[in-house]
Amino acid sequence: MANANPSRTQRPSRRASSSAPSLPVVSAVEQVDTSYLQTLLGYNARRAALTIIEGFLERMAEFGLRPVDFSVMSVIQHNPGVTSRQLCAALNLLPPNLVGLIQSLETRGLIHRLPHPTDGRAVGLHPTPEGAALMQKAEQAATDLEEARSARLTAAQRKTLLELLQKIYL
Amino acid sequence: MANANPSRTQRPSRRASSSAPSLPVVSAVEQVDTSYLQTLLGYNARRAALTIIEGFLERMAEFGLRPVDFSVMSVIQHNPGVTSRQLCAALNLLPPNLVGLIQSLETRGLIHRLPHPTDGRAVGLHPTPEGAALMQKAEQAATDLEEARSARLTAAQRKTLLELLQKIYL
DNA sequence: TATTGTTATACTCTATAACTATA
DNA sequence: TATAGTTATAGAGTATAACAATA
Repeated sequence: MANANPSRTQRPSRRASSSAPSLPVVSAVEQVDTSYLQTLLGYNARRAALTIIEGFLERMAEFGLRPVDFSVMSVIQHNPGVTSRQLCAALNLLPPNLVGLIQSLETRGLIHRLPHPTDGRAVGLHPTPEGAALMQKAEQAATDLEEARSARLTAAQRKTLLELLQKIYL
Repeated sequence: MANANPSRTQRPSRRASSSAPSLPVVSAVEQVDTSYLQTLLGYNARRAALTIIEGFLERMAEFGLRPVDFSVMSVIQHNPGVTSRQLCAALNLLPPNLVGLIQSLETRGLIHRLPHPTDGRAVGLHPTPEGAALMQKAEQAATDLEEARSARLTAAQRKTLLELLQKIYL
């Protein structure tokens, strides 16, 4: 695939005495062509993810939850007693980056940490009533946001998109 | 959607004399349930993007190009004379973050900066022969990587995925 | 010996405000 | 007055190495 954007703005640049007029050294671009990048899954997935997350950030500010906070709280909500290690494996996070996040959630009273029933090294993470109530609202808001975000997709297209994305990372 | 993961490891915890045995306070999670998160476009798009980019980083290390470097060079390659401002708009980057990147590409001899033909404030970015040659190889490698990455997708599914992602961010 | 959770730390990425030169 | 490019800087996100406690 060669340069697919031949439309340039060119100054008249009347050169003096040239039977075969040489091309101008400099040229300007009228419309930027990104058609090559648009053939790449990585580029499109990244752009789409960032666009969605942008709206997510605004909507979730009310709950004080950034994307990773949200996903961590959601997993704890649906898996009370889950350990940090399990969270890392499920969400592809690194343990050191989870420590401060967990502490913050505990300080806010959204979760509490209880000893693991069988493994003395591990700690089970449980939602507090406040945390559970917050997540019920937050997940509803996230689901509402999904519908707004995918307004340009049919329900079937949205389902297809989810399935195809999961084929990539699962 | 309530808790869809009832499978817990529970210690027998034989309580003393209780006709209605109370549930254990602590419980462990056997398998982490992420089914709610998997209904969200943002979560899936982000996970997929990060998975793809992980492979991209490894493959492109040979060319010394990170994802943003690659996309910037690709746009310059296909749009010689493009300005920083146009790059920012096309790739959703912020001007201050592009400055160091452009300088680095110029220092490496991959691009050169020429005065804009009509706007004295702007600078046109052009690939050097070395930059153009590098990008020809890098884009071929990226395209090869795409095929490997989407091995679990049919050609039609891959096309569908690209189109649906573009409906999200374009 | 391997694993869970933690600390310290470094590096990258992204975002904001303010300045200059030109349109 | 508005725009292109730049500088300085702050903040968030992500990465590795090493340690204590427990399996």
